[in-house]
Amino acid sequence: MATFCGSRYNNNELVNDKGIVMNQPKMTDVAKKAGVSPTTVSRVINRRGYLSTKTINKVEAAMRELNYRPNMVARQLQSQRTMTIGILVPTVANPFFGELTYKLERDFFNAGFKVLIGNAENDVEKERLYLQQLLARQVDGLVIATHNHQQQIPEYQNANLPIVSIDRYLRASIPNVSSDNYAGGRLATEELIARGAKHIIHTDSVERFNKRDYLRQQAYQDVMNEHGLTPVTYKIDFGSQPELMRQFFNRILDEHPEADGFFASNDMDAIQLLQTARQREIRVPEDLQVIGYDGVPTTTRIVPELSTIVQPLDEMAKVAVDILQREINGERVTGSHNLPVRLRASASLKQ
Amino acid sequence: MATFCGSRYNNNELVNDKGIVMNQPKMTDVAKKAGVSPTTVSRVINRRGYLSTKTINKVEAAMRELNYRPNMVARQLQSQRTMTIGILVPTVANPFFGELTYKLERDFFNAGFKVLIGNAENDVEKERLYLQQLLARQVDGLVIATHNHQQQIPEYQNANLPIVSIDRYLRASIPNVSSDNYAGGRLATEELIARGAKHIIHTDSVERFNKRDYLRQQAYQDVMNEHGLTPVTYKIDFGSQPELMRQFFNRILDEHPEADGFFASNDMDAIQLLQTARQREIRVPEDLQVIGYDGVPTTTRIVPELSTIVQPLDEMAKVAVDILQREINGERVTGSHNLPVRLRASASLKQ
DNA sequence: CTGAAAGCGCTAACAG
DNA sequence: CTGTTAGCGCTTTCAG
Repeated sequence: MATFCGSRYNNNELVNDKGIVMNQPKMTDVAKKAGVSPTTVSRVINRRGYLSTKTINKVEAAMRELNYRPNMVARQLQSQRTMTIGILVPTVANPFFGELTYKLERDFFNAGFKVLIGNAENDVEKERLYLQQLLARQVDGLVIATHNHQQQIPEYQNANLPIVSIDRYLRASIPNVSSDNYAGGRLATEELIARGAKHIIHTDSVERFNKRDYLRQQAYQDVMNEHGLTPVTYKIDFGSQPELMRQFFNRILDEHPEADGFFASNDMDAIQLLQTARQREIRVPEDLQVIGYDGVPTTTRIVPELSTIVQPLDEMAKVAVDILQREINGERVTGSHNLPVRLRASASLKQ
Repeated sequence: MATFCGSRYNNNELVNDKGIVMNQPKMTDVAKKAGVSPTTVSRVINRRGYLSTKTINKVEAAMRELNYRPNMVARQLQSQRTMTIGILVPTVANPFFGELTYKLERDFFNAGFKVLIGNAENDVEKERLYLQQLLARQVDGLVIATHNHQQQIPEYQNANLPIVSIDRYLRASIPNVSSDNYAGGRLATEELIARGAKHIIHTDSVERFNKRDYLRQQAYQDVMNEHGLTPVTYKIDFGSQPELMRQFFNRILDEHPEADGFFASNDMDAIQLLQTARQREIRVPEDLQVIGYDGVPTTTRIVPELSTIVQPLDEMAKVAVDILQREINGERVTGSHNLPVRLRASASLKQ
């Protein structure tokens, strides 16, 4: 009996130890070897219909002997389902999206789906290319967590495919999963005030096409106003080049020596500020209290002293997966699904 | 003319504004609308053979009108290629693998491939499940960057598919891409010694099935011995729970008050040590110099003061993608491809 | 320059 | 309990 150990692939052919070329076995090969029809083999594989134990054994032996693996592509063409989901993120190299992707993939895997990943890199054209590919019946559904301007991507308007977006509006009929950005902004600001901060600076990355950061900023301003304090927001409108970041935060601290509180719209910015503060020998939290945003486990492990608003990534993934499955099953789902955030208070805040 | 804006999907059907049910258009629909044969439509799509401009225009108009997208699955069945690569990592939530996955996906995308991702989570059974799926002609090739024991995964032995592994031995006929772990271990230790450290501790995560860390450790021990110094290696044989880590590093520093140098086999451990040192008011680098390993950009941005051995992830991804493409094209590739590492010296080392 | 027919590997429908 | 037939949507002969 030929063994496939040490076999080599060569395009679509198998070369066994004796150098005999043989194609990848298909169902008819198994059927022939087991002395049954292809249909029977299919039935054994899918455990459908009534089958005699003898047939099952014969077929399974033949499959094992041939090292047979059903061709998923053929099955997909027949069933009109790929059991595959496409996920579009800016980049999995970013810990936030790495964590999100991990959790999405995990939950989809448990639900029987595979995951195609696309790093759109804040590049509208790349996002369009991915979409065009994925819309070609390659996937049963789509999770969109990128941050490009959807207006420039017409594919979203006539995408005939279940989609769920994360923290982003695409179009009215596409459901969205977010965490409660307004509540997060309020929580951060209120905590700083409750701990005695009066001169609180807020930084925000520019995401023109996303209400997300706007809501965090809006909440910050509302709370400041409610307390008779003056809101000061700085927009980060450059990338995240360390040198520019350093200059930026130094400028803020130069312009606001009175600052005793700081709320950054994401943890990376908050961490950058902590570094700047340390260099300037500003004591945290005594002189300056700091809250970031996101609370990704990896980041928290590296910088445990940073207080932050934690987004419920676990729940967000679960809800997104659930919504997409319902859409795939023909259910109509729309609207925004807002999940609660929580504060992780640590050493960058006073007791 | 029917427009698909606002259309809903419902299994495989399109429902247009007027509520009329219509299937996803296929090639025959386009052919009918354009008054040509399916073959001609195929030719237009693939720009194959001689075509009159008139025909091309007719067909393209029909495709646009119907919002036609070729069914990739059918095309894959026919061409026997999926143009898809499977990537298996422990988890993209880990910045190292997030970065690696990002770069692999980017390079594969540029080469015309899509990427299926699997987070095997150090779970042998999960890795096997992924493999079984991916081997079913779902992908044209596989990148394996997990760390499970390959002995427990027989699928690798008779996998009839192009594979490249990253930093891991799978079997003699499967090419491997690594960075030079031995050189990295040497470099780290030598730099510490050159800067005056005499009592250098080394920590290493337990990866029994991988020579990787063993090589780093081996190099450390060799260099120490060459310099007449006593090597001290601690194995981290628990997960990475912060509380255990804290205790662990405290214990090391308790047991070795004389320590003036520290080489951790990965940056997360090194960062944990930096935290412990700060809590114990041990000055870095004056009292204790520290070098980590990996040098992922994200980590470096968050903890710029950490010196580290930088793995050339960019190059590793490029080489892996190149090797896999060559394998896919029928070329036989084997052996270990070792890429050079470099030191990133920062504040955790003396000038 | 264009079309008809066969087939990629599988499964569903229908027959026995 | 098992087999025959047709077809998923595309591309590739081979004819014209």
